Amino acid sequence: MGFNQLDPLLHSQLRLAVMSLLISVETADFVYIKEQTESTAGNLSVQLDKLSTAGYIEITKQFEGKKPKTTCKVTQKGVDAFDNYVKEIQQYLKP
Amino acid sequence: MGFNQLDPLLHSQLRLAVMSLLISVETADFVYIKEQTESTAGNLSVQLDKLSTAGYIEITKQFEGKKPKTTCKVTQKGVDAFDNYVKEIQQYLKP
DNA sequence: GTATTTGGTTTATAAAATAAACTACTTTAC
DNA sequence: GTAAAGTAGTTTATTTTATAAACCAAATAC
Repeated sequence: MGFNQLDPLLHSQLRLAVMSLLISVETADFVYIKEQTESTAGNLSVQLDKLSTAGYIEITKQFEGKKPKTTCKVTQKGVDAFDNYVKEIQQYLKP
Repeated sequence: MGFNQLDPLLHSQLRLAVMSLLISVETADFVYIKEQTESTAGNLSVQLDKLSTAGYIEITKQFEGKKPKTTCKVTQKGVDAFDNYVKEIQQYLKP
């Protein structure tokens, strides 16, 4: 047994939800992620930044007509980290 | 879909490890838990207190000969909370 | 005796998460 | 046209958590 270290970047409710969502939909914009995760804009902005800094997601900012549009996409590194996190936490869940 | 709230008391690496361990072994003392979870005594002391305050575990302090011995045992409430946590987080893991 | 180890607790510090406030526009209502 | 409200976020401040460091009391080793 022995509990291995859970990736602290993923062991956060909102960031995990974002990753889970992005893995299932490939790309999603800020507003959609905010709705699906029921988060506040401020919190989401901060957490997306962290995921982006870690290289787990890629953020693109463009203008859709006259409105800004922030689109997020999970990277291969993000997918790998997520897969690994799932394996790690499974150890905790079924002892 | 929709991500439901993860019990914040369990969504903590050390507290989750403690609960996972206690569920598998029924009762365990401080030193054993500390070894198995590879935690520091200070951190463990604090987290056991939180689990106890929440009613997820029961802590008994006796003397074993001349040394103090802190024994922990999971409660039914703790088992239920853990089961619920597992269900909740599974939603995040397989999207 | 004093130095170290055991079994912890308490307090202080660092890191996270969350909330509140703010920016920079755009749209709608008057 | 301009004031009010809405959209799409970011930045800063506050609260909560986690972790580390310091401490305490008793026992054992030297």
